[in-house]
Amino acid sequence: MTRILIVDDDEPLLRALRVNLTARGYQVDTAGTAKAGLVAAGHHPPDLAIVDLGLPDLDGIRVVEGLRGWSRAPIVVLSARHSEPVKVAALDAGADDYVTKPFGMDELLARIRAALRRGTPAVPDAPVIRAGEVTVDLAMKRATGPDGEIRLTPTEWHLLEVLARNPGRLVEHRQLLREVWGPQYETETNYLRVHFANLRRKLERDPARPRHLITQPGIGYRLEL
Amino acid sequence: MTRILIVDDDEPLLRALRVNLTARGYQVDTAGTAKAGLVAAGHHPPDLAIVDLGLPDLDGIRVVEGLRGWSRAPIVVLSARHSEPVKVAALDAGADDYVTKPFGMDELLARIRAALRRGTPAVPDAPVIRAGEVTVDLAMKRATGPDGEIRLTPTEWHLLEVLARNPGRLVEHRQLLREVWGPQYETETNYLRVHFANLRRKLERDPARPRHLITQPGIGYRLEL
DNA sequence: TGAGGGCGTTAAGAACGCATCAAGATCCGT
DNA sequence: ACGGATCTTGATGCGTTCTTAACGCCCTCA
Repeated sequence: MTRILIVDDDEPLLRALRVNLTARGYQVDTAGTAKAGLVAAGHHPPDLAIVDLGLPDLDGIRVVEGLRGWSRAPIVVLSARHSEPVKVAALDAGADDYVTKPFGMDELLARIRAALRRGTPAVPDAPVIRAGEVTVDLAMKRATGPDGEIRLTPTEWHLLEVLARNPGRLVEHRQLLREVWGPQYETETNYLRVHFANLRRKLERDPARPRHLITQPGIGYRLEL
Repeated sequence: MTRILIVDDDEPLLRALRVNLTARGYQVDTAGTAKAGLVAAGHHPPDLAIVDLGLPDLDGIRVVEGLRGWSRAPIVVLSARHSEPVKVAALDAGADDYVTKPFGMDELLARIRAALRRGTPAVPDAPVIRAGEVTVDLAMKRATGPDGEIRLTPTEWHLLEVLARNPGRLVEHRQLLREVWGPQYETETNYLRVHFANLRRKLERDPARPRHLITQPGIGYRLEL
């Protein structure tokens, strides 16, 4: 689910945004001050941030800068001021859009859609992932191991697919379970152990000492390239 | 050189834009009608397009759609109309930004910079925090110390992650404990001491004299960049 | 100078996570 | 309905990680 963080101290607006965004399927976090916003972002990294420039404690531009220090999520700035230097400063600090109050909800939603649309690179990645002697062809739904093409069961393929879509990246237990089995199975880490054992037997040269299907104990698994 | 295509029939504005943009090192193409704009774009694919909605022959949204059919270059829409449905339509058609006339040249230039910045995948995706010989890759969930990649336990990674999301900033004991262990552990500063000792052993060259995992006595810890 | 608090370090047992195996249960095409 | 493949579930052994407690150090303050 797409996670949106709103940093604003305007209570009525906050409520309106929350209602509209949650109704459209976004998960919404809110913060009333700049500091609380940065803490919240650290706590739950957002996929998009909406930042009001007029905050009680710090200038909203500080929030933009703080987020840009580690996150590339799009940032939409809200402000009651038309002042051009302020707009320029906010955009150059790393904001992606600047909306002047008052604005219509539909416009803001459209701008959020536009920002998220270009945020996700639409999976332009190569359809075939190579990891040493292991290859995964996402388009063809085929995989090869050290001894050529491999026959995978549906669950095994699904698992491998999720890993291949995040090449080299660590994928947490929860994400794997949610994507393959569904949200209600998020605790069944046993499934992962069993099926990863089978996967390793099929496409690792030495299943006991895996080189590509790596376990990160307590966190998740990763397809090492 | 960055190539910008302007599709607008407002002659004075066109001249002003051309002067300002060329002065800043952009290569500028112009077209006075929608059809001419699409032809010009096909001739010299732009890195960014500025499209006025009020064109003599076709609605500017047609230009946006036409460009989006084959190009992913950012598109900034200009319009004299504040009408919200029009804004929504333009953004959903694939525009990246919407600027209402009259606007200041500095603002438009800032919005162009912002659009180009995210348009170029200059950094594909690297929320990587560098702190000297220590690096933390939040997306990959990987960390490296002076001797290359490091294996971290779940708790150690969680701690390091919180610090990395607040680069250079001081993070209080309470926040760390709440984030990693939960609100009811806010007083267990012992946990912090033990796990920070382990972290330092793994990624400080001289664990006894830490250079990056800094203690702020009585307050918290900080990831020194 | 002595007491106290915060910090770093260490060590040991408890708790947890992982790999593996094997036995049902379930799903599928024939 | 049958047989094979696949998935679920439980149990075991092993290694790792977390918790907890104890000790010594340094700094501050009385």
